[in-house]
This record gives sequence, C-alpha cells and structure tokens, in this order.
Amino acid sequence: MRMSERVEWAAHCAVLLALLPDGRSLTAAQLAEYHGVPGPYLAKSLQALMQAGIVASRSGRSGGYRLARAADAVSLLDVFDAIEGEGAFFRCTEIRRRGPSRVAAARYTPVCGVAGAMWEAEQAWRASLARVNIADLAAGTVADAPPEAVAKGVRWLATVRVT
Amino acid sequence: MRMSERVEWAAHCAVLLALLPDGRSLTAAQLAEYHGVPGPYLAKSLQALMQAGIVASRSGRSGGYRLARAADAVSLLDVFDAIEGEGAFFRCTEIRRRGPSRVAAARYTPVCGVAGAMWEAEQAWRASLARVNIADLAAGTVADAPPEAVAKGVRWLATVRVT
DNA sequence: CCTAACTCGGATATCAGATATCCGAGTTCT
DNA sequence: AGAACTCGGATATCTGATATCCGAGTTAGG
Repeated sequence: MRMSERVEWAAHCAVLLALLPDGRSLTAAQLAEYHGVPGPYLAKSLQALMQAGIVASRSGRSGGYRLARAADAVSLLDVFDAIEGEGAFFRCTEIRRRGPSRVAAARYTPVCGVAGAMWEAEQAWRASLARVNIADLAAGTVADAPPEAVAKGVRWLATVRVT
Repeated sequence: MRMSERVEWAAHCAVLLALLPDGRSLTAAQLAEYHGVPGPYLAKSLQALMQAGIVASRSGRSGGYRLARAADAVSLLDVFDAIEGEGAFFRCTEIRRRGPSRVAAARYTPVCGVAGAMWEAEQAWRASLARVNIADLAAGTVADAPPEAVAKGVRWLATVRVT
C-alpha cells in the first residue's frame, strides 16, 4: 500500500507557495522546474489542489498559482485528501455475511471487529497529519535547509518571469 | 490509497483459525468456502501468512492450515505486514535535492519535514494496529455475531472433512 | 513397502488504476 | 482588437494488483 508520489509533489508545492512574497504567484511550469518533476503531470495535481480549495489559480497571460488561504490553515491532511481522495484505506466487504454461516443482513452489528480496528488506526493516522500545517513545514524547511540552497532558491525566484 | 482486499481475507482467516478446536486445521479450499472468496487466490494470501510465520501448513493427504503461534501473539499489524509488505506508505524521493536550488547531497538534513511528518503519522497508524491481536478479534467476533450465525458456523465445521 | 490421492507452492494470463502527455477554452496584456 | 500565454479536461502508456492454473512434495492406506 503506497501513496502516490503526487502527494509529495503537492506538499512541496504548497510549501514553496507559502514561502513566496505576498502577492507573488508561480505557474505550473515554474513549480515543475523548481522541483524537477514533469510539468504537464504536475499540473494535474495542481488541479486537484485547486478543486480542494487549497490553491487559487489565475488564468491568462500573467496567470499562476498561489495559496488560497493562510498557510497555517492548510494541513498536510488536506493536501493528502486533495490528491488521494477521501476514501478509507480499508474498505470492509462484509465477508462475515458471505459463506455458510450467513444469516439475514439486519442481524449483524453495524461494523465488524476487523473493520473497527482498521478504522480506528486510520483515525490515528489522520489525526497525526491534521496536526501538521503548511506554515510549520515552510518554517522548518527554511530552518533546516542548507543556507546555500535557500540562497539559490531566492536567486532562482528573482530570475523567473514574474507572474 | 487503498489496501488490498486480501488483508481483510487474511485477518478473517486468522480469526477463524483462532476459533478452531485444539489440533484442528482447515485447508485453503475450506477457508475460501467459509468466507465466500476465490480459493486459488486466497491460497496466495495464506502463503504470505505462512512466510511471515503467522500460520503453519501441513502438506499431504490430511494437510491444512493452523495458527503458528498463540492468537494473542499475532497482531493485526502482523497480518497487514505479511500481506502488504513492510514498505512505508510514503516514500520520500528527495525532491528538495532536485531543481535549481540543489546543493551537494551531504549538506541536507537526513529527513525533510514532509517525510518526517508522514513517517510520524504512519507510526501512529502502526501503533494502533499493533494494539489489536487476533485473540481479541476472535472473542469480539463470537460475542457480536448473531447467535444463529455462530451456530451455523459450528454446524458447517462439523460437516467438512476433518484435517 | 508401494501406490494413489490429496495437499501446498510457485509460475502464468488478465485487468484496473496510476503515470505521463497532449490539445482546446479562456483570460490578460499590448 | 489582436495575440500570446495561461489553466483545465480528455487522451495513450505502463506498472502493479487480481484471478487462475499446473507441478512438486507429502501423507494415509493397501
């Protein structure tokens, strides 16, 4: 069970957008270049972030993407759900209601023990991700990154066409 | 991101094996019939449980599967890992080290913030699953199942060929 | 001891979802 | 008003999961 790489891309894009100066935005192609990922495919993930209301896009000649709300109001869980969809890891197919021990469906408890345990674990996972927001990650990235890498990033930002 | 149905099958098989009378075992075909799932494919999952040391198999004319150790020594996490493999949900591809801000690899912190948060959430998920063992699930299944379903299960067990 | 039947285990087709890409609709600046 | 550039949804390719089969090995019985 592996999550899509696009979650990683989307998270890093959100962090970069959070670090932009006020009013500045970046195009999908620029975000792709900065992260070294295929541009047309990254666009698909940006569309998903758009539909989830995490980023806002502006069309036309000076268009681009920016965060749609404050960075500390976007959790890592929001980003994950935007890319992967909100379906649970575990989907109970009610196999207890199949086979020779089957009785009428109404007689069973609402959730079987296996599904309940899986659901509880998933809630723990979601709660942990919900505690992390993009502002935290952005601050951590700047603090932890090699100073030279930050400087190169700033230089790159000065180079690219302003949108 | 969805886990394989085989995890559900494997968990229910482990529960059923835990409920068997001492010394009794069931063949792959019998386990498949009881759960209403495709036999030859379930066998693949049983092989995975075998390699993980969760169940033990006996070959030959009176062969079958039984739990390899006490039911309370098998966690739901053990079953999950046996089926899905132990690879993490999130695999960091180090995109921070790509693109125009790249510097020498040695200058970076060991784990980036995004990967760290993902890893922590995954640990919470695993810890929750590790707290649930097959003996608990077996007890809960008997307690929660409709009495008639339990009776039908016992009758079925008396019907099938003893291995 | 030999036979025969039945079991598990790994190798093999089929299919869905993810991956990667392209072109059209719409918008903004000149 | 025109032109160029942007986003957005529809389209090929491909890896991994799904479902199945047959052979090797083992056990009970004659």
